[in-house]
Amino acid sequence: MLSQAEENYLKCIFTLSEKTEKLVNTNSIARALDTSAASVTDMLKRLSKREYIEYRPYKGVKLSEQGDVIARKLIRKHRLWEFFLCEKLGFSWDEVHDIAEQLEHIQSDDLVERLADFLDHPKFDPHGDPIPDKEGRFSVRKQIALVDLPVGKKGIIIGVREHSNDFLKYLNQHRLTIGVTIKVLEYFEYDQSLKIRLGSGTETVISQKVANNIFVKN
Amino acid sequence: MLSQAEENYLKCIFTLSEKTEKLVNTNSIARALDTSAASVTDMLKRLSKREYIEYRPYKGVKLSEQGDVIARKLIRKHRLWEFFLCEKLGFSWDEVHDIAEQLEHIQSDDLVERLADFLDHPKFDPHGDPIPDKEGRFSVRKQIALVDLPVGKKGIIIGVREHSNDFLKYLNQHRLTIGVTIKVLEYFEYDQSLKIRLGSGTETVISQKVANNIFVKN
DNA sequence: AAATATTTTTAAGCTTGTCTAAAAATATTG
DNA sequence: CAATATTTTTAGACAAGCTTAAAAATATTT
Repeated sequence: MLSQAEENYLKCIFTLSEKTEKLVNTNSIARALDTSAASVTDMLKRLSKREYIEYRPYKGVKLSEQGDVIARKLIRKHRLWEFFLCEKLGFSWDEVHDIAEQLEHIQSDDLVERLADFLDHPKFDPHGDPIPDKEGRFSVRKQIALVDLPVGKKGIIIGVREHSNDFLKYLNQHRLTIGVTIKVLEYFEYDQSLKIRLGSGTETVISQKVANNIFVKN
Repeated sequence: MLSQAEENYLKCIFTLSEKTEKLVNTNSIARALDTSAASVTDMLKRLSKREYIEYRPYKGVKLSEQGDVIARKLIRKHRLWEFFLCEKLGFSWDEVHDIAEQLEHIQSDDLVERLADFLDHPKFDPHGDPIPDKEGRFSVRKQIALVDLPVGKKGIIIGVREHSNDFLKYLNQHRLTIGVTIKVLEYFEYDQSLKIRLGSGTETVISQKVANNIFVKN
């Protein structure tokens, strides 16, 4: 059995290696988990001895097959709970992360599957991130950043790239939530900002930064 | 913030002092938490320093006002989650304890209240134990042990005295679950066993031990 | 009330997970 | 390619929570 700390390391390594494809280095883990590099090295040695990871000192680390399975389960649990919190308990998407971070450590395979049943096996969480199925497989779907949607075209918000609280709150305030239709009205060369119209008819201007962090489908 | 271990101690002291009314002693805590008396003393000193309990060495311990509030919250959370697991996810009452034991440590006041809302503020958990309200107050109701129900009388199962896995499984197997109507048909002086008829029409004989651990209302 | 038994506490030590400071390895740059 | 900078690891220390063994306090018996 893994401790919560150990589970957090595995999940962290999974998400970091998703982005880079290469070995994950000590410092990036330390940064992500807000801890010291020394603590990370310590933990990597322990996880390596128990064969959850493949660790090469000074080089970096990646998950073993065993570790990968565990990480995917954790992500499955996290995102299922997020879905539950939003859909059933009425939380907004910027409130659920910290609670799901705790709930993902609850140990019971039966619970996860019953929860998934209860929720009708959702494929995506409230942020539009895919929920791995029982076997750890992620759904994929065509999505483009809003910033790449041509002027005049319409799209529907289906996810976000950033998950920071500040960004999610910003989106909430501007009613830029999952499922909302957006039409790009104008592109301002000067600062790369976009004028958009929402399904509700509201028009706003959003910065390039924001547009880059929103995923839409046509 | 309290650790899970600290929370477990407070809950344990609460339930033990419920029964005895007097100071709770070290050994009984050790027995209940399946740990050593030395560990308990250790923890009592720490909890005392932080004023969650009133601890008199060699004499015993009781919860402070602060500790009492926390213990009641934990019990509230535990029983709400048990209710959720049975009512919404379809677990049977003998499967939920261990999972609820984990879920009770999730930290979020908002979550508890939303969960209670979602479940329609149940007053009793799947074992018939009262769920404290937001202010920590327990509902009380008239209940008698099945063993005290006179021959010829009917009662409805509303709770259990024992919570062991074995007992709950026994009850499940005999369809002796919450809400079931029971009529006492015969009392056998010899071994104090009871012949009963369930609402479904089934007739069985149950031991005195079992009858003593089932609560009914008339 | 003295002897014995039980309960509780203290002492010393272990693991987990963290920290800081220093040393070692690797990368970058002039 | 040697000097410098960065990254990583090692070393030593600490708190929490547990263990066992021994000492101290309290309870029970005779």
